[in-house]
Amino acid sequence: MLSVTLRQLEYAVAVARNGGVTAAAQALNISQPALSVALSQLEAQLGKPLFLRRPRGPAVPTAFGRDFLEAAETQLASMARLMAGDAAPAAPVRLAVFEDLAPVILGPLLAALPADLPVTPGVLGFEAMTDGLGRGQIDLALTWDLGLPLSVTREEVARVKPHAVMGPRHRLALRAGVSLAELADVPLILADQGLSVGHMRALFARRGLAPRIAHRTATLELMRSFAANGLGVGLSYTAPVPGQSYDGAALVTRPVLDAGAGEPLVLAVARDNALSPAGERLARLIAARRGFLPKG
Amino acid sequence: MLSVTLRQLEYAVAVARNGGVTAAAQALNISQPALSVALSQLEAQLGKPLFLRRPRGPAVPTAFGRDFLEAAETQLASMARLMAGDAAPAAPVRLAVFEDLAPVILGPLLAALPADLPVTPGVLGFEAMTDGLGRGQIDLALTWDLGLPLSVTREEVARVKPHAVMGPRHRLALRAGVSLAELADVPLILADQGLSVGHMRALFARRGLAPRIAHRTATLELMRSFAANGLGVGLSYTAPVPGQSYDGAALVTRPVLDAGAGEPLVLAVARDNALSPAGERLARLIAARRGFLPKG
DNA sequence: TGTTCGAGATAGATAAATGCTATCAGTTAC
DNA sequence: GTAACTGATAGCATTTATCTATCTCGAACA
Repeated sequence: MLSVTLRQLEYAVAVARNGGVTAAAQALNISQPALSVALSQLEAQLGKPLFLRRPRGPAVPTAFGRDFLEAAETQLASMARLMAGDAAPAAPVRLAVFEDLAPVILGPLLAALPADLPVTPGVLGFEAMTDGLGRGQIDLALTWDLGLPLSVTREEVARVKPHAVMGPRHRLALRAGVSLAELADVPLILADQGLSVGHMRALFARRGLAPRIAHRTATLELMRSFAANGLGVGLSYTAPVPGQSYDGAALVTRPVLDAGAGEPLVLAVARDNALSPAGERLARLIAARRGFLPKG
Repeated sequence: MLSVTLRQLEYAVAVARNGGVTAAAQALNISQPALSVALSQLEAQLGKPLFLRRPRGPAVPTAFGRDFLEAAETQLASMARLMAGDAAPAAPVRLAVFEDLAPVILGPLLAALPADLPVTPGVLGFEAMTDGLGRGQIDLALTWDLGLPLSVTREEVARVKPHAVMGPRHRLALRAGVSLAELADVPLILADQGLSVGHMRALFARRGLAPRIAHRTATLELMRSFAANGLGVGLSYTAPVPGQSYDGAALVTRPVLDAGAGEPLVLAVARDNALSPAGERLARLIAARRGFLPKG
């Protein structure tokens, strides 16, 4: 248990700086006795005098005092830095990414981070994510805004459109984009991964459309394989990049153009959590969307 | 002006360590409200919460809190070190050596110092030395104890015998040592450098002897030259090493054997000065007399 | 050699802080 | 729903810091 106070150190340094107790007291806007007593207490705790009190001349630090005062000044400076908020040791920011988004987002995101911004990424399910946010195990979460509790604040970082996935010879593949109305006319393939089937269905229902769900697949990759093989048109928020499915068949993706069909991608923070400087920096970087997020 | 207190930091660190306000209060032997209030004040000053207060579970630091607490702990540790007396920045020890002693002592002394003991040597006259000690401009002084004021403490480091200096064919040169009584019978050569002529005369007077001072020289080297050329026997505390004088004539030195003729060489410190750790170390080294002092 | 002057130390009073007891409020666990 | 526990709040007591007034002690000056 330390018995010294920062005030005592400040006073002692002021005495050295001002060359005397009286002058220092004036500079500090306190009375001379207050400073005299404080200095005496500090010296008593140290067991050695810090200054040679010589009438007339300036108060000269003792040999011990010179070392001590220099160190004290350094201490005070770093203490001031600490209180100013820029604590030197930057613990890694713990960033959670919703598991369905992670394969698309996390790689480019981590690759784009500056070297001096340590991040511990985690890929979590929705429940684990909200739980971790509440428990303070996660600093930032990047996810769809699906039923996040009120105790977390959200900032929309991007709005991601759903994409239709199909073989290159599908008739809708000729178009630059498709509409929900057009999709309602074709057999759809939905994956149980990612945003729920119910979510997709609601998208159509808001426009009075009734989609025909021909297949429900367990994984997104299976959905892409089905679509590539002409079993219907896949629908997905993630994986908008064309190419081919795992079985080698070619695939194209076409954005759904309907206004309001975009799903907001949010950066979530627990409301009563306070981000570290590094955390704030990461949040700003993500909000600035430096190319690692899927294009809306 | 810092408004944070070390106590607040200690409390905050304790909360983190003990996983909660109540547990930390017990560990610190203070009441829970006292700790709660102190923590709130600290958080108010920071403008951000340090902990997520979640009932039941352990108090988890916020992301900001993690960085802050780690830095605070580091700060507290170095503050404790500061108060323990081992301040890191070791200012050079300012060592003054009496000007007549310096040519004999200072070189070997500095050469024998360890590399991590910074010393700023100064060669001063007696008055400048006592003055500097009093003003705190000098930490340690190595000198004869000739009228040092009461305000300096002295520690005898060595007792240096006077030496007779003569040519190798002088009859006293046959002896291993000489006595003051013998010296009283031969023409003496005294230098105005070093201990005063009055001091030498007093040495004889205490034994009821009246020395015959044939020559007084301005410098020690001139005295050695006179002695080498047979003009008398030199008497000196310093330069006991034989060899030859500047003019090339051979010289021998013979110690004065009389008990009580030794002159104490003292290490002086201003009484109200406090040595730095480095200063203490230098003082111990000098007191241990590691070969850089003239043999008694 | 006394006198004056100024810097720091001391004493007593007052204000501010720190801490304690008692109590309240909000959650979790049963 | 209730018990149990954690942290927050309120009011009071104690300690600590600071103030004004005064004292002491050297040094500078005549």
